[in-house]
Amino acid sequence: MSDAVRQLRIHDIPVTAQRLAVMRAVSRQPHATADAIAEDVRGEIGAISRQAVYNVLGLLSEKGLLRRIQPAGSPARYEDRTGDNHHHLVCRNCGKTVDVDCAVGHAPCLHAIDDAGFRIDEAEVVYWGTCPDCLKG
Amino acid sequence: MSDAVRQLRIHDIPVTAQRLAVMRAVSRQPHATADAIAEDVRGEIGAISRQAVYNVLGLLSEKGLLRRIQPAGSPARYEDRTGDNHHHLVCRNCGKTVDVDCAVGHAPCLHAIDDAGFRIDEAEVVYWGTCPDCLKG
DNA sequence: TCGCAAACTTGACTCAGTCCAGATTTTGAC
DNA sequence: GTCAAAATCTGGACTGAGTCAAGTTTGCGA
Repeated sequence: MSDAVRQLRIHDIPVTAQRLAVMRAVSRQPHATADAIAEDVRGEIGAISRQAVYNVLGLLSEKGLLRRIQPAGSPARYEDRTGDNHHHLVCRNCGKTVDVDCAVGHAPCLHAIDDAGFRIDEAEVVYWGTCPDCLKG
Repeated sequence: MSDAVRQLRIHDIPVTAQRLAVMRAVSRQPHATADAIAEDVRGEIGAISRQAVYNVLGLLSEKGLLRRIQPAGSPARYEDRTGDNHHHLVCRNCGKTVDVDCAVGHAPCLHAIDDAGFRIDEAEVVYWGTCPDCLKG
């Protein structure tokens, strides 16, 4: 890695070749699983261990650079579209996941009427159904 | 099992002692995991295999008698409150799950503005946060 | 009461993810 | 430039939730 890159920091974390590659992989294929991301990264930089992928994904998610979504019955998926209030449509059949903007304009679902004493920091909305391809087949 | 019970059918499925016990266990402790339910059932009828618990939970969920919720990073949980449009508050720390009524009155979140060609059959809303107990500790 | 199908058990297996110990790389101080 | 400490990475063992498959038991209908 060049010195210029080595010094670079984003959100207070040093940028490494692996981290860059993971970020790029997630951009390239949003909603990919950790495994798929690892494969993609290997295509770009040659090799990376499974553990390193999990480390990087965990770190970047924690720092808010990535968002982890984890639909029922499917491994965790990652996307780089963070900060907005979009939701997801998931196909029960093939697991395909697509973004969908918030149903009620801006952040309506983000506030429960009764928080039961919880400190809420995120609302997650998942629409379950069957994708066009699976409807055809 | 008595003959009277043996003949009984609910939602077109024959009622067995195990199925009854599983239903009762889910009522007793909503949002319990399959493991917790198995333990509860064992307390009631003596023994049940893990597989039977999964079979029954799967069957009852499929028939709409139970609802399966599967928050990220936690095993699947089951509840017998079906048919309404309530959501869930989940503690990131201890996994505690509580019901919360729909934020926008009646079924607002149930319709995405753009369904991307999907046939949507369910909307799932999960509020993530920290429960009162974990806030204290 | 016989046979068949549904229900159940058992045990092996898969898959996603975590833990851990050791190796390597990077950073910062001298 | 060199060295030690910290951060990062690797590979392998392990865990937990869930599924699969094959065999056994149960009980209903003919």
